[in-house]
Amino acid sequence: MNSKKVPEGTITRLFIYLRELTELARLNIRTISSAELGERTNLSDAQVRKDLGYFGQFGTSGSGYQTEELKNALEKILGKDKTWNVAIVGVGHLGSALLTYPGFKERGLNIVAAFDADARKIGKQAKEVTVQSIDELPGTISDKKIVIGVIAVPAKQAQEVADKLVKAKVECILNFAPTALTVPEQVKVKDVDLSRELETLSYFLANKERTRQLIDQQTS
Amino acid sequence: MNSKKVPEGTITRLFIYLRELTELARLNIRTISSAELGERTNLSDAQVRKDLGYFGQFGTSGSGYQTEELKNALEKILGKDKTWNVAIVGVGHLGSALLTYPGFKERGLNIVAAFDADARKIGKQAKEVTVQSIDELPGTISDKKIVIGVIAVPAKQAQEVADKLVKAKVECILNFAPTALTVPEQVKVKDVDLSRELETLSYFLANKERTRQLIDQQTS
DNA sequence: TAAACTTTGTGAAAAGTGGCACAAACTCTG
DNA sequence: CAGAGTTTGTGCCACTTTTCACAAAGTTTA
Repeated sequence: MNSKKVPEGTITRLFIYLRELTELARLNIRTISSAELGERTNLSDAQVRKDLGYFGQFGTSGSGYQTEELKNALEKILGKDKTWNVAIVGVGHLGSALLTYPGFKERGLNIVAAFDADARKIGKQAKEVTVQSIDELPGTISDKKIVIGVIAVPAKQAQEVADKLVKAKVECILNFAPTALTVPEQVKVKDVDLSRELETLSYFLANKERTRQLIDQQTS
Repeated sequence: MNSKKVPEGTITRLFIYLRELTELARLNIRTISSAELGERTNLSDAQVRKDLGYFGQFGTSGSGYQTEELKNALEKILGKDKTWNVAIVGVGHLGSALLTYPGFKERGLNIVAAFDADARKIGKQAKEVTVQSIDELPGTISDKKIVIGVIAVPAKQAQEVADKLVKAKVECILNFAPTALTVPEQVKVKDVDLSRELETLSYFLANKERTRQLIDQQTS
């Protein structure tokens, strides 16, 4: 166990290991080696061991890792035992889709509020929440102990919404707007930008002769 | 111009520069320096120059870059002048949303086919395409010259669909299923996994005391 | 129990990526 | 046209992340 900075890639991969371990546990496979876990996740054995190494020693030389034990350890490390409240800002095309996306709840993220600036949308019932005016954002964030704000508004309004969320003291922002946000450094911003992924594909296709071996498949 | 591997981050940023250059051209601004372009995109001047340096020499010492010229060059590099045909496999919640997402067409990616294994969905009209049986996949991929396959099926079926797409000779796969795909290395896989992003947030919140300074905000 | 085998955990090397800094190239000014 | 000013392109350095490689620890076999 070392206490150095944990790379973001490591966190991403721990979730991948956890998924695989859950499957292995279901199949009643009791132990697994880093080599085998790597094989199943398209990662190297060394990578698996190094990633786990940031958090402790979980394996046994000669036999590998106890599936169930490692799974439990990862769940704890990754905060799978906790839940957080989420607010979605912007109830357009994307915002609506997010409100019905079951993946939030599955990961302990409860959507407990939705906001929109458009008066026609206010009061609408979307799944379990009622769309509120954006003016009510500060009060609701505080009252409902919301720690994650999801930005699903057009790029032009994204910074403004981010400022409101920061002022209301959310701890994380999940940004779906294709724009770079400026926030204080204690607030974690996670950008999700499908258009960026599509653009990368477009580049790859346009340059595939040239880059075929150069740009390699990446995990994220 | 060096012929080394181009970092994926560079590609992402080139699209950002292109967006800015398009705006600058619209405003009739003829030239721009790396410093100014960096300022407008929240990046350093050195970064701008280094990124462009992977593809050639576009600037003039003392005056900077010709807006229009650089814009055209980037469009060519990034394949903005070309279009590709796309098939979506899996017309559930996510697949349907993707079918109506305008971002594909905006980036030169035309969705020309959709497949689903569920007989009840086959024949349904979704925007401009009709949902076909998955058995028709090989023929349609070939007939319609489809080069990108989008996987929007549950994780369990994802590998099977990937195999079909590879066999049908697509060049890229955009994978929305939260699972690692195994494909021949000439096929480019781009994983898009919202759950992974949510999980990272969840980890951040679970460990924020410990990690506050350790994990830094990242651009992607 | 001892030898052969397997597998971990981790320093050390390698690779990848961004920033600095400066010579060279160009522009501007008087 | 010469000197001052501006800006590029890139070698080099610092930092982060991945891979290598191997001693140490455990397991299996006979």
